[in-house]
Amino acid sequence: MLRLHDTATGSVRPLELREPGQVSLYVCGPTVYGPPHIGHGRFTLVFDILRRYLAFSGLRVRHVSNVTDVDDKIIERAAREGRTEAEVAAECEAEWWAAMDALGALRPDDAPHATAYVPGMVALIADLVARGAAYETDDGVYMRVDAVPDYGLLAQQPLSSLRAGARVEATEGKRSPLDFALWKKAKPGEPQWRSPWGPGRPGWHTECVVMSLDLLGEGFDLHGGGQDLMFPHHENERAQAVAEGKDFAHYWVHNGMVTVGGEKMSKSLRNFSTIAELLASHDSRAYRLLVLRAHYRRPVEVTQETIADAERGLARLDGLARRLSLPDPLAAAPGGALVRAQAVAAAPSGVEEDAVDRFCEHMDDDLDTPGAMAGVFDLVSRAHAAADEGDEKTASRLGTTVAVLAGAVGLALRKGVAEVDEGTRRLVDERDAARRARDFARADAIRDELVAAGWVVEDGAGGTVVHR
RNA sequence: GGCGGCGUGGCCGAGUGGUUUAGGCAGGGGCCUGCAAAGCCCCGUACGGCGGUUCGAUUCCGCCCGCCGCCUCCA
Repeated sequence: MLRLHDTATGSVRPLELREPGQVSLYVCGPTVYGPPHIGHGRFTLVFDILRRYLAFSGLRVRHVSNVTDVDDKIIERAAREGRTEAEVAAECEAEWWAAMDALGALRPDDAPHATAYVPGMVALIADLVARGAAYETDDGVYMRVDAVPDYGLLAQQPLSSLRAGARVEATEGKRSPLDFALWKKAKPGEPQWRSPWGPGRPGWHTECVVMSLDLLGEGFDLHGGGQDLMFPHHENERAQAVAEGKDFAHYWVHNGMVTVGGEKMSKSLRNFSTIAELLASHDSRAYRLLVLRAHYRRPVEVTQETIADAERGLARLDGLARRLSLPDPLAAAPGGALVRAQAVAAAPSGVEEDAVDRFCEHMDDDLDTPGAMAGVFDLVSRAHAAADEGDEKTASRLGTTVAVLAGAVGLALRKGVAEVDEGTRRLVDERDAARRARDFARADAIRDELVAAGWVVEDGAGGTVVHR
């Protein structure tokens, strides 16, 4: 049974589902106004890993993640570039999915757009006004934060303390600095929808309430996002639901930030901050492994060094797959996610069930992926050792277990021997011939040539193997 | 100022009231190899500081120091 940290209670507790066997997961998605950065990549990977592990455990998962396509930043960029908001949003959204696909993240089952939910948001806001939990001002409609008795639950501090720390003054008409905009009245040229308060657009915090309840229903299981969304975004979502008397998310899951040089990554930093930049020079699986090697609630340091370290780990995994010609369970998995029972049944060599159990014990403990992966790397050593001793059966079983467990968290192993071109093939054959003839000068010259062309040259019992 | 989190061997990163104290990377030694590469074997007694509880604390409590995050848009 999975135990997860829940921000609302500040504790790790067993995951009790609304419906047995079925998990409903809502993850706050991107505001589409710019290229996705590695912080977006991390939260996507964290929740992809969570989702895959839930599926691996035999649960059915319904994963919803929104796209915020109306927002101040989109409006600003559209104005700056002389384009429409819809153009900017569409372009950035395409970029978003391309990056997430490249990271190997499964697409959500639903990806609702804020602009498609405006009437529902207007209805919610009108109801909040009718209940006295929201009020109209000159520039919009605001939520009364003190209408929610336990406001501050996710921020883990009481309203009075939040109010004391507020860094923003109350604007004209706002009754408390913490009151937040549900509806923004349109300024000339801005995108707008009709409402009882005149033309305007919804505030950011309302869409997730309406969309999550519409698609997943009351009392859905998990609501996730980055730790920087805990307050005020998630707090404010919850405030609206509570004021409406709705049963909202049962667990709040928040991932830690990406840091560079010990500080939260920001767009002003140079270090390959976008996913496209990262993937231009690194295997996307290395980033997944890097994310896996940190606990999801802790910060993860992303630098050339930590990425390179992850790449070396990946090479170790791939090296085993190459040596043992391991199957790729992910390629065969329906829907792209592995299910334990199926993966085990599909393995001709069998799997080391004890190792799978240990892996699951770590994962069940609030997604202890570093601990789980340590076990996987231990299996790699054991598989090699068995192969060294000529115990092919054991090597194969252990290796298959590695492939299954890596696959469980979305990591596909690559054998990397597939596309060796004709010319390279000929050089390799020539080198084998030279070695047989003990013409080592010739053999070494060919090896230098191959290495210069970017190949890794390994002489095995069956002759030379090259890979990249 | 308020709230939250963190500080483990060169680096990343689990874990535990005491005995044999994960795993990876890097490093050293050995085996294998024509030489390499890959792989295997061996090697590191670490837990921010000061007190306290205890027969015994890295692990529990308190204080202190340091770092980070949130309190504004942010994954």
